[in-house]
Amino acid sequence: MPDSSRRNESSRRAILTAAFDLVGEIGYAKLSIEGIAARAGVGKQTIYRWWPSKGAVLFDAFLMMSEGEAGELPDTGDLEADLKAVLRATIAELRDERYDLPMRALNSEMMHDAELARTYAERLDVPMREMKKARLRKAVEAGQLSDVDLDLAVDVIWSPVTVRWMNRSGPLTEEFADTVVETALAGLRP
Amino acid sequence: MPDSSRRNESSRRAILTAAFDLVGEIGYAKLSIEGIAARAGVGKQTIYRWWPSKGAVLFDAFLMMSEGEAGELPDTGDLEADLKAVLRATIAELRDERYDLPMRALNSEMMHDAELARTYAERLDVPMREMKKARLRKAVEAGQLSDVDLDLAVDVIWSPVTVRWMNRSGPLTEEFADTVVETALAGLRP
Amino acid sequence: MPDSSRRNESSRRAILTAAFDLVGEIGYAKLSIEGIAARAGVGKQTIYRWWPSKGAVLFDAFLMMSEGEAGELPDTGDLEADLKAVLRATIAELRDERYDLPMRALNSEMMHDAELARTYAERLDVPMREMKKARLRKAVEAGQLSDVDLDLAVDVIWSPVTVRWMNRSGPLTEEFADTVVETALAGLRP
Amino acid sequence: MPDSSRRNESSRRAILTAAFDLVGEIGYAKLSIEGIAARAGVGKQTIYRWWPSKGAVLFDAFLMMSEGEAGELPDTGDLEADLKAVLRATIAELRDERYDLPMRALNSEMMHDAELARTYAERLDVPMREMKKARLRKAVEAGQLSDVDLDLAVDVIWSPVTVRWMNRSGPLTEEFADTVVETALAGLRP
DNA sequence: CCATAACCGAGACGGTACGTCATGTCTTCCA
DNA sequence: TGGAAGACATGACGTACCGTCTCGGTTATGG
Repeated sequence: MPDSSRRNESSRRAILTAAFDLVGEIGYAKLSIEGIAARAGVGKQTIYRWWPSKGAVLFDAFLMMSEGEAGELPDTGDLEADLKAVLRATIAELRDERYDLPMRALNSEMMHDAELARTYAERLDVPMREMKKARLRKAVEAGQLSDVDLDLAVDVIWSPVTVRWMNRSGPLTEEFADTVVETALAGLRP
Repeated sequence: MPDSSRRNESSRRAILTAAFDLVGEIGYAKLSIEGIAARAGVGKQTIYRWWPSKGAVLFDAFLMMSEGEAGELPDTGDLEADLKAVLRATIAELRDERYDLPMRALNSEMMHDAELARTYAERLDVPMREMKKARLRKAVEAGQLSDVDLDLAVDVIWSPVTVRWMNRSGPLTEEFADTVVETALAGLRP
Repeated sequence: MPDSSRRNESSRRAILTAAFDLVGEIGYAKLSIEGIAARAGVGKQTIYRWWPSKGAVLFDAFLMMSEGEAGELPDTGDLEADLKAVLRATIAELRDERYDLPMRALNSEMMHDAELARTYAERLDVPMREMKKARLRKAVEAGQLSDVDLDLAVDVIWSPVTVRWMNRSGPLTEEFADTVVETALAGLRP
Repeated sequence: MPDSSRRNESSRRAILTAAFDLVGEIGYAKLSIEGIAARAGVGKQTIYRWWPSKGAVLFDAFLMMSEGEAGELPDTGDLEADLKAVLRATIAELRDERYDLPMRALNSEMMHDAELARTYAERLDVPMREMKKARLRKAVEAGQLSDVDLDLAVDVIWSPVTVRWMNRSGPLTEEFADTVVETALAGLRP
């Protein structure tokens, strides 16, 4: 097993940057370890030494890119407005090619790689979800939300956007974001 | 371009069956055109002649397998109970390895292949969605549902399960199905 | 197993020519299958499909180059003069870089590859040896040579040159050729 | 350049022993510097510091193994018998796998590495050849041998065995040794 | 009698080549 | 002519070594 204290940090960064950029440029299907190594000016073995799979490289690339990204969700006191703002921002990001392609690549890979999915959940999904739950918890305390399971609440609010993005099953508009929030909060019953 | 009237139907079926079975056995990553051809006892060219991509083969395999599957959703008059039954059935299917792996393969492929996603939407998603909307429309007519956009309603009810399946972000239990239906119908507000 | 009736003859020739030329240019140590394939404008698999080893390619390259080369050794009636002429010609060839390097490569490979050595013996050495023996046989019939085992006679006459070439254990001059022939014929005893 | 006074003798011996043993076990083709270093429990750099090439290591391994081996060839007064005994011993050694493989490796390497061949000639071949010439010289003095160039005599006597070993062009039997000696001494002419 | 310079083990690094596998195209031969 | 068979050029796979390099640690003088 490799001795990580001897690891060359600049190679690591070059690999992750190359991977992220290449996925955006040529797409996941054409992404190859050889391509990443060549672009990063690195031997293939240096990739194989430190990552078990292409997906793992991509995941670390994501981690690096989103490093120190978020802190917490906005809280203006108006829950509905805050959620709409966040969902609109998410949609804007998903419509940006620079994020869309790499995210599709990562999600696609997670689809068959359970281990990668687990790591993703732990390192990226859980922190994000905690932020979301924190905002909802404040709403519960303020009496603006019923005392449901917060994980479920997060699922109900964010899933429709995720699915529409993944499957391209409809247009990803800001109106969609707004209506989803309204419906999730109010429910479908009259 | 090939003349489909001369097409050998038994080769077509052998290819689709082989593709579906192989995805279940060895997973999508290791699935190859050569493997499908060998398993189907068919020349590679016969695959390349009739399908533009591996994803397209997989998709047709799906179509064949789900041929004449559904008609309509149950309607006992109790909307909540009916939706719970349907979602529980969906979950049961998603937990069955024989469906899980091929579905993951197809969804993963759709993630980067917009054309495939379009075809999927048209041939599989829209019909399914129409069934769901038909059931909801009856509920609206019965005054059990407010007069929201039915596509949105379908999204809100079915997306949480889809996302949890795709990302393995939590356990896919029947309780989850039930709670999602209850919450979607009632809303999050107190 | 490959079907040799479908074999592409022009690829075969390109590979053998490339192998022979490359060995002369860059030497055996730096000769690689990839290099041969690239130079020949051929896929690596096409080499691996038809030859079991680098040595086998080299050997076939030799066969092609020396195709239809010899018929028989000169016979002027003067055995000693004829043998000297043949050995001098051999030495001239061995001093020519274009033959020296590839021959060294082949001989070196034969050194550890018994199978290759067997093939070489059968296809190149035996025919050559038969030519030599034919000339010696005529000398025996003419009473110019004692009735020894002809294989042994060939060994005694040709080996000293071979060893000196292989091991560079001394200068490969025409004088050497002459003296070897004289000594072999006359013997070492006074 | 390295200071040989500080050289670690035990590492040197471990490397040479490992090299010699490995060549016997896995053959020259699969012999690697990494393998030698690992087997010897030594860093790769320690090999690169002291030897310019794999062949040089192998050569030193030979030197170490054959250290203090010979003194002189037997002299019973009967030249023919003595030469037969020596050649039979040589053949026995060449048929011993423990010597055959490493020797083939070394000879093969010398074939393309002129520098190595020069060193070999100087350090191993010349001493051996001197021993042989010394014995022949005594025979000349005793009037048992004509006054030919002794190097030539050595070539004529020993080369046939060497070539037959290298090229596997025939069986390496004791009869062969005997007949070669008889023929070389007596000559081919009736 | 320590300081300092070397050797040493270990092993990461940028590379090259390996031998295998799959791609998508093309050709041959059969029904 | 559609289809089974499979050779072909291409290119990525993951592995093995190459020869260089840097890292601590350990001798082993020489000031």
